[in-house]
Amino acid sequence: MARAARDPEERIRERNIRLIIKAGIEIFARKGFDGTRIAEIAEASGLPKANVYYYFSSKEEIYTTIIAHLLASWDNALKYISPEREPAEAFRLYIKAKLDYTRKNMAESRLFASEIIQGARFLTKKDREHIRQVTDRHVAVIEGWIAAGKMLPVDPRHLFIMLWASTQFYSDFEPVAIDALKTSRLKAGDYDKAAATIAETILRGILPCS
Amino acid sequence: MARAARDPEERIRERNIRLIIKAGIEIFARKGFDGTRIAEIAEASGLPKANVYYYFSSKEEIYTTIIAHLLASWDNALKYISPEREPAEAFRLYIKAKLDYTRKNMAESRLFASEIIQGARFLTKKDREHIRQVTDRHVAVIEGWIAAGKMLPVDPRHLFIMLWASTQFYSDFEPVAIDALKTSRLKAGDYDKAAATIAETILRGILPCS
DNA sequence: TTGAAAGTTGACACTTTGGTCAGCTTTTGA
DNA sequence: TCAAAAGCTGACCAAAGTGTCAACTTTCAA
Repeated sequence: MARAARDPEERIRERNIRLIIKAGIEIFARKGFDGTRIAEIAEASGLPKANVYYYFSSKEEIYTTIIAHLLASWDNALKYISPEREPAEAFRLYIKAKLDYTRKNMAESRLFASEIIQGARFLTKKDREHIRQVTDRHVAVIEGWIAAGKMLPVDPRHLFIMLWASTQFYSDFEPVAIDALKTSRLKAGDYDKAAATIAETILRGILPCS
Repeated sequence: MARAARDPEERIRERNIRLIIKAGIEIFARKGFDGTRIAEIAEASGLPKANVYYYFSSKEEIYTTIIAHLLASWDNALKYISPEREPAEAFRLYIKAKLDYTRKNMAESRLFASEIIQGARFLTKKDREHIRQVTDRHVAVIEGWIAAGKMLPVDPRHLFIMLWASTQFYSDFEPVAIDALKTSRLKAGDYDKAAATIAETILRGILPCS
């Protein structure tokens, strides 16, 4: 056989799947599920189309594999919202981490946005349940801060939406952000300025007057 | 002839174009440009496909017609950001109007979001220039307020992005909003609560301590 | 009433698409 | 060395896609 099933490397398979996924992320992000042709994914990953079908049995399988990967690495920025921290520091870190992540993973971010705008057709019940649970957990932290008088009584769920939306915008809607900021492309400084403005404004908006 | 060229009604033509546009908005919003098939638009508008081609010469022409319509009715909510008003009232009205508009025109809103996420391929230079000019005009108003000491010195462009992003989110990313708010569908009350939370938080974030 | 413009449409041509397959080459454990 | 598993791929297909067209019906000003 080409290699034992227990072969720890699995190099060819791994490499090709990685190439397909990588190309898929870019193209699904730009074209959405229905607009993406696997011939294009094949070309972008440097593999013949039939070879793509050797690893994935359908377009949907490529797509859902990507979505699953995505969700797994999704909650990372939220780790900063933890009860041991002070709210000011927690939100500052969260905003920075979220902007950083979307900036460095623009295609993933857009792919996810695209999937949601198109009706979240491929998000499973389990995926959505996961989103709910993660939100709940962090809502509880914020409610704790409010109860402790460390924060004004702001609705935590709407607050999360404001944070999510504001940070997401720069990557997902980059062309509009570029026009609104009157620049030609978003530079690191623009993201820093965004983080600063969002953090300052929101923090003044939710912290007790000091 | 069917009717004089000067006929003030033009009913058939008008009606059919309206039907096609209406169906197009829904379907382009759900599927994006590449994912939309004109056969589906035809079916949704109750016309045979060939009849759709009688009014529009291509898929692209339908799409760009819709985008043009959209942009025309876009700046409406921004009218509240005007120098005669006090910032608090202006932002409150803007947030309410924007949430209202996106709620009542979800498909348009999503179609536009979809177009941007997919790289703004069909926004003309003129369209984008328009976005810049509208932003500039309102940035100037905010700078006036800041100079007059009516507002803290917040970067107006990033502030607009926060407002745009936060209000847009509820319609464009409705499935996620539903999960985050732990509900089954967004009701009028949810939009009211959203408007209140956004307005309170942002206003506390940008107004001088009183 | 009439004739020409406007509107309608089934059927068609041509292209692209997702997906299959038979047979090829490469890899590797024994 | 060698056989079998893994990997590869050109060629193909049925279905679906965009766009066209010739012939039909409807409308209405004169």
